[in-house]
Amino acid sequence: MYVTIPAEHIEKSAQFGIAECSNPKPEHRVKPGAYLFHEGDEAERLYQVTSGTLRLTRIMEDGRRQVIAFGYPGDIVGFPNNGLHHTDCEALTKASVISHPVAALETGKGNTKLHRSLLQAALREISAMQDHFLMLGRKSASEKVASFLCVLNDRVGENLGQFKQISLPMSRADIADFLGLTTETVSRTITQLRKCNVIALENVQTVIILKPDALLALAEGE
Amino acid sequence: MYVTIPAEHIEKSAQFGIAECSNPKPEHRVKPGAYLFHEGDEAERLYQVTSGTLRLTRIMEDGRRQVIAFGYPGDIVGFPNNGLHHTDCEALTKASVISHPVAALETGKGNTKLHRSLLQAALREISAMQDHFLMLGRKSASEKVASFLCVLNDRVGENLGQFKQISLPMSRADIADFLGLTTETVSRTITQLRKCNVIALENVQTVIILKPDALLALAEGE
DNA sequence: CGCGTCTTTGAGAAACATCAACAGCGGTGG
DNA sequence: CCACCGCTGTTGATGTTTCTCAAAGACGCG
Repeated sequence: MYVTIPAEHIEKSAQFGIAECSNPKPEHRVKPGAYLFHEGDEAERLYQVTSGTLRLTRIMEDGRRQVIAFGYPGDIVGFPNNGLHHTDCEALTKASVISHPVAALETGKGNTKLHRSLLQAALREISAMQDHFLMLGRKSASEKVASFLCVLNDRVGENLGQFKQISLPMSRADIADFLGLTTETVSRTITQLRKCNVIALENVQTVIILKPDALLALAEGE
Repeated sequence: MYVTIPAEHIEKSAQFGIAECSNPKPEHRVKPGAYLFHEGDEAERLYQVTSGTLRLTRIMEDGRRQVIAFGYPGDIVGFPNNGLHHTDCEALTKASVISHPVAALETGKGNTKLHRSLLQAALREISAMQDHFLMLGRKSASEKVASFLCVLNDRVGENLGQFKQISLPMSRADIADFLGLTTETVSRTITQLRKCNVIALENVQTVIILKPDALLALAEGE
C-alpha cells in the first residue's frame, strides 16, 4: 500500500532561510504517503516540519501498531538512538521539511545556535511524551479523544468566526493507534461528542469545536 | 506519607570519579522515600543514578498517577523542559546519584565529553519512551507484566546458579501505575505466571525467572 | 455509475476495573 | 516475647468499559 519514498518524491525547493535556521538550508517537499525514514534506517538527518503533517509509528511483529506522534509544523522528528531511527515516518499530507544533519545535534560543530535549538526540541519531545504516557496509561476512551482534540485545537486550530475548527489529516485508525484504542471506539466517541454538541463535523476530516470548555473538562476527567 | 527531601538526607559523600564523569563530582546519597525533585521545580541539576532505584511519576488533578520510569544505575533522570522538572522523582531505596548542572547539557560549556554523554542519555530516553508507548497502548495485561519482568531481568537480573532473579523495590501499585493497570490485575497476572511455573516468588519483592524464554514469548504476544 | 476504502453503527464477548474480604508481614508497645 | 495494629498484597465476585465481529452507509476515484 505504502512505499518508501523514491528519489523523485523529494525535490529540492527554491525556498531558503526558514525559522531558526541561520544558514540557508534546502527545504524538501514530500508527497503524501511517502516515507522520510523507516525503523532501523541509519539516521543521517533530522527533519523540521514546516508545513503539512507527518506520522511516526512503531509496529510489533504481529502487526499491532502504535502511532508515536504526529509531526506538525514546528516539530522536529527523527531523533536517533545508536545512530538508527526507531520509528517509521510517513507524510500524511503534502509536507515540507528542513533537514539537518544528525551531527548538528550530536556534535554541534559549526553551528551552536542550531545545536541548541535541536537540543531544546529533544527536551520538548521528552516532555510531550510524558504527557502522552499519562493519557495512554490512565485516561478513558472519551478523555483520550477529548484530550487529542484539545491539543490539536490549541496547536493547529483555525479561527472560523465564532468557532475554531481543526482538520484531521490522519485516518480514524491513526487516531486509534495514537490513543491506544480501536477505530470503532474512536468513531463512537466522536459521535457522542457530536450528540452532546461539544463538537460538530464539517466533514469526516474537519471538526468544529462548539464548546472548547466542555471539551477541556472532558479531557481532564469532568 | 512521603516528604520532600530535607537537607540532611543528601550528604556529600567522599566518593569521586564515577563512570563517564571526567572531573571528580560529588556523589550524593539519598534515603528511601526522599524526593530529588518535584513536578514544577526549577530544574538545576540532572541526576545520574549510581546505585539504588528512583521512581519518576506524574499525577493528574484527580489523583490518577502514571509512573513514567524507574531510574536504575546508569540512568540519567531530570531532563528539564522550559527549565522546569515535569515529574516527581522519589528514591525507592537507598540510592546514590551523581548530579550534573543542567548547563552541562544545555550549553555544554567546559566539558564536551560530559555534554555528549548527557545528550546521548536524552536520546536513549526518547527511544526507551517509545518502546514504553507500544506497551501502554497496545499490549494486554499479561504482555505488559511479562515485558516488565523481561526488561528488569535483562537490566538488573542477578545470576543465581541455575536461574536469574530480580528484586522489585517498587510496590505493586508502582508497577500498576507504570503499566497502566490496577494493583489487583498486576497481582493476578503475577499469580498466573507463578502457576504456569514461568516465574517463582522468593518473597513478595524477589522474583525468580524459571523460564526466561516463555516470559519473553509472553511479552511479545505468544 | 460501480467499486473499493474508510467510517459508522450494532450486538455480543472479553478484558480489565471495582468493590470487598482476607492473608501475610513487619513494626510497636504492652 | 507475644499480641495487636496497619499496610501491602492476594483472592473472589461482580460490573463496566472497551474490543471483536459483522454489516451497512459515506465518500472518493476510475
